[in-house]
Amino acid sequence: MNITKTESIGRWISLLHRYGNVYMNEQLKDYNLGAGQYQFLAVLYDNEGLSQDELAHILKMDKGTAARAIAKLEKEGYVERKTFSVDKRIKKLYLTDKAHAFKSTLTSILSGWSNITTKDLSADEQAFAMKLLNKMSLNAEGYLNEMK
Amino acid sequence: MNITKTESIGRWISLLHRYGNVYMNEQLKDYNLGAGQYQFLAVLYDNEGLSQDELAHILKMDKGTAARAIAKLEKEGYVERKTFSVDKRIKKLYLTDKAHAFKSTLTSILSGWSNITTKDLSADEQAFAMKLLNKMSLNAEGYLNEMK
DNA sequence: TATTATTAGTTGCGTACACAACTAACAATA
DNA sequence: TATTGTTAGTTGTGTACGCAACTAATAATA
Repeated sequence: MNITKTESIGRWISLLHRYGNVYMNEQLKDYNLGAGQYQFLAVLYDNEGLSQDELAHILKMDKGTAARAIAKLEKEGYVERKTFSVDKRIKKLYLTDKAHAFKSTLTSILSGWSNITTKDLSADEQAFAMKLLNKMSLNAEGYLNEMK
Repeated sequence: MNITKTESIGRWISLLHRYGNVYMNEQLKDYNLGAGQYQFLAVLYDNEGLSQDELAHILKMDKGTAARAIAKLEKEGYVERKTFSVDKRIKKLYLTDKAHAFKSTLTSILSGWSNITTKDLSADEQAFAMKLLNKMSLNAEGYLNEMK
């Protein structure tokens, strides 16, 4: 029995993730950002005012990872953390002008990678790939959430 | 324009990779292995006698990463490195009895994750997902190789 | 209202990786 | 054959994570 067969999906996921990070690091270098930050920024573009915990939850990332990613985004001037008197634990996240100005750049970078990886897929295949990956993610989430 | 749309494939890839690692770490814990080693072992099951460089090349991993992963596999008694007099730089990799005995376990662990993530996909959908991910990986590879 | 959870965020630690600089061994060319 | 590449493997460094322990702040309950 050939073990590689069973492993192949995982292998491709791993490769796409690692190569995607290499690409993003390269593309984001000039903006003082890395592969570890852009996802948080991307979510904020569509949902300004989220807390760190909400952000981490949306991305299914550890809150420690979120804390450090956002600290970096703040340090580089992309986000601001604001505490309101309602609940002083919560730090709501807001985008700076620099971040707003950067949005179209990030969008092109992201669609650049998307175009590279799906370049020979038809529109139907792309849509189907998205559907399948979405399902697989939900299955993975569901399984690990049950574990806790 | 919604940036999340452009980013969604990458986000799912990232999630599947991270959650896959969590799963593998959990499953491999009792065998003193982690998510960083099993891929190398899996390739060796089908190709005993490869060099580190060949292994790294097959997995599209950095040779430094390969060196450390294999060092760990050796330390835990899964592989042996043998140098032959033909070319003293090359260390050919061989599986130990412990590794052979572990093969079926690793196979179940891997198919376990595969079953979890694709649990509600039909056989056709699974085959199609594999085809698409394979294509995307090749595209990613092709792009990054051109860059050098 | 005093005590006992729960929650948001921070930080230390360990692992997985890429990149780059290095060494030793081998190959190619002058 | 002396010199000048390559190549296989190692190791240092930095980043991206998850996990767990911790601190405030808030909520729930006795």
